[in-house]
Amino acid sequence: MARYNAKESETRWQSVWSARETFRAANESALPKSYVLEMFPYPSGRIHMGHARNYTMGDVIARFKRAQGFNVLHPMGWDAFGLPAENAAREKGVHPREWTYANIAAMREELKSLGLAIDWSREFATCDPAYYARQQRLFLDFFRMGLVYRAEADVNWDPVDETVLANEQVIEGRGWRSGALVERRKLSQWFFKITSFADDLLHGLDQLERWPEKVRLMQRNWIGRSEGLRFSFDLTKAPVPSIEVFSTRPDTIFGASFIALSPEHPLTEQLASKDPKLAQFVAECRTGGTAEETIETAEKRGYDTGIKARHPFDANWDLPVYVANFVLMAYGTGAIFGCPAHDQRDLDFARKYRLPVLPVVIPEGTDPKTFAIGDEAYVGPGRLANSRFLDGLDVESAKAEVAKRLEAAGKGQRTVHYRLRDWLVSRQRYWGCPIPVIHCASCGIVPVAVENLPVVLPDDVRFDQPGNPLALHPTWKHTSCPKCGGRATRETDTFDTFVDSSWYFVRFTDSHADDPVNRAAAQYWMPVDQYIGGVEHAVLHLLYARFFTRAMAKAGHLAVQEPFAGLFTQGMVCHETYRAVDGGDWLLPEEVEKRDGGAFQRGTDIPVSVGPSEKMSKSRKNVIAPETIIDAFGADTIRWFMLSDTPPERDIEWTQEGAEGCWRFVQRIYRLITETEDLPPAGTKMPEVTGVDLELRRATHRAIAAVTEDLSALRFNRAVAQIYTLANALGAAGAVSGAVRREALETMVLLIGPMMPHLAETCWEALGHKTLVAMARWPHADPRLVKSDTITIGVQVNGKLRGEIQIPREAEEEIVKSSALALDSVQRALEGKPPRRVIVVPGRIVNVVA
RNA sequence: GCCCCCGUGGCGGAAUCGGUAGACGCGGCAGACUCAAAAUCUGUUGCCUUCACGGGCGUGCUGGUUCAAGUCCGGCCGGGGGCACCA
Repeated sequence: MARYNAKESETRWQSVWSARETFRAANESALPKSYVLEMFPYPSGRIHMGHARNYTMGDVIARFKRAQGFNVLHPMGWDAFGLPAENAAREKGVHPREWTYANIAAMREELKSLGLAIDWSREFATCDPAYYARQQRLFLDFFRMGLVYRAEADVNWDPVDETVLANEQVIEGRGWRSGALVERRKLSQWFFKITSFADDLLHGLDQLERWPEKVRLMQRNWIGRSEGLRFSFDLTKAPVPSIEVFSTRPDTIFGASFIALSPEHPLTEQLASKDPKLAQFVAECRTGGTAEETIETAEKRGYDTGIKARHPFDANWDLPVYVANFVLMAYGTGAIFGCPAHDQRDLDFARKYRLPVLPVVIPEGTDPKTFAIGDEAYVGPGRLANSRFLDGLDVESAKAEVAKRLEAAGKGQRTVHYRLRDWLVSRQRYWGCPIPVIHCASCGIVPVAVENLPVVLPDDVRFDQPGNPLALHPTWKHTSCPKCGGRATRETDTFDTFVDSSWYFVRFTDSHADDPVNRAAAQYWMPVDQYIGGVEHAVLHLLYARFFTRAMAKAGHLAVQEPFAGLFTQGMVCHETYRAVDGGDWLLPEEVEKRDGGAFQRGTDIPVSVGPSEKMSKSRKNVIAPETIIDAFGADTIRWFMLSDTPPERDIEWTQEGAEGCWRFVQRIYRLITETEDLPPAGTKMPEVTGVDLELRRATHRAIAAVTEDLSALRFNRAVAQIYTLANALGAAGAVSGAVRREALETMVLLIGPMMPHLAETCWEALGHKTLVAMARWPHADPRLVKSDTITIGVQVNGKLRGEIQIPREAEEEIVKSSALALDSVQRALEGKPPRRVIVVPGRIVNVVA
């Protein structure tokens, strides 16, 4: 019996697709378009199982869409700037450029061996000068539009990677790449004004119906819109006349018992310059920084400045002004009024410094006289009390009343605040896109002239000393000012690599265009119809890309506001972990052998302790290289595994047994096709059929309908199950006519086409076709064959299943009722009593109520 | 602490609208083929009970709505994720 030779078949079809440019996408077509994209990879050198899963899913969609008659764009490129290249340069002495392009070459071959339906003619790497030159052009546009600025700010400094980070890149106080505790530093840095789109980015989420709700929620929380009132307190014994605060609870103004300033507040700094004790307090607050332990202990501390603030509604009511460690300069105005009864932090603070705690919002149905605050602030709804003109109002009305009065008095203004901060984009690293500006002593910051772009990275840099290699380069930064012609220096910071990935999907629409964007091509392809990637980018890449798209639209490059109409976030690939003994060294899966219900080190009797399934990682050694699976079983097996069993959004566990099962199915399909004798030639007309023929035809068309529906909804695991069901039906079918068997087999091949494309081509050829499955149209389900004429429905007595009946699909209710009641099991359950009621749900169930 | 999601056989999971729970796969068991093994094929596989027919139980726990609940509602328990002094 001939076995399917995956290796030979896969190499062969890959070269056929390549030679015929099967997957090359045209930028104009009479067909409807579909842009399918997976998040492009960082060229680490090797593809891992996560890549295999991600790109398989995208490939299935791309091939499915193509079969359904869409003009499909499915490109690939490389997110190629970034620190690993510099680290490799330091460790191995290889230039980041060489290292990166060698990795790209290796990974390209591995990706190609997966048989992806990609238009490789559009490939580029973000470190290609041709790409980053256009990015610099976009920067100049943004600069002109006022979307870029340079400012001194408290920023996150990663001491290991020796660069600053954006807020989104600090996870639990640590750098997203290095894992190092982030320090706060005051530095002059470049920012993109993402906050000017805050409201738009927030509201745009409502329209993204094909995004996971989870991601939209994470972005909503990250943008963090809150409505409140900004108003001022007059000060006495102070160097400034008043202090402005922001509050979302102005209704609690009569419960105020103190004012608190951030340690970084300008007034604090002014006071500290004359008050050494305060200066020391501020210094103590600063040392804590964002370090983990400080946040966890989170003790509220304050310093009484001696200044008094006058209550805005009572000239005789003075509040103490503190500097407090829990007030953030970066949010609101950097100053608050504290209302201990209705804010937990304020309450902790007030208890410590023995400040009054006066409840002013009383829960409905509670007596204001007996309502007291213990250790917990009351933050729920209720009616105002102890609040003069606000007494009796609900919280919302009271907020409005306070706002109205303070606005009328010219002391306050309703405002909206966002948690979102501007995107810090400068990095003190070499291997990134140079920021195209020049610093001139007399003209200040001057953008590089368009005709002088690109600002190209120098090749001759040294990595044998700490710091930014660009800044340390002896000559590169020296240039002349475009404005005055005098001596000037180049900016030595480069862009955050998230800038590179914020518009690559637009560049794919015409990756050879002279302008950053070929408007016509972008107009045709954008937005991406289906984007696929990891959920870890929910508030990083996916937020930045939404901002960039808006900024590019504003600059006239694009007509769309949202880059990704559909988003899918796939789960991770996991594997069991192995250790030599409990707590011992980690072992690679290939070092472990399973037999007799136990696990042992390969070739020995030394037992291995098996740990839980975790995300594949080098540190746990629980990795399987896709390459080894492709070598052993072929790409179709790994693809089939990635689509089977586990829903795509969940984590999938890689198992050897599962992979072998997939391989067996590949062989089974091949046998089903090649061991069938006496098939009529392709294109034979289907006769009218009955009996077993009709049953197989029904199974075939039910499979078409089900797989079509499941693939459309990205339910790959269910589509896989439907194909198994069809294979089972084919295997079980007895003496069916040749035409019927051919239809079933051809359908099977077309249905697996997007998932196991090489096997499909081989089978298609074996069935006598001269065409490619990759070019074939998706099969059409005949609705008359999808639904059968007779159906089986359950019969319940008092909600308990007692039997089932077979009835014509369109049977009259009375007939259904009587055949249900005629069942022995029903009569037994009724114990001779007449039924009180019989509920017939057509096509579903009969329930007899006794 | 706040917000969100998820709990179904030995395992991954299916059940789209409240209507026959466990499709499909993995694993297990039994058999066929074989000198034997691999491969392949067939049957079987939620739990308890029964010689059998059958009966009982069953979707984390608990209460409710309904003719009918894995699905809807309330309370709890467990797991995962996001944010974390955001005023």
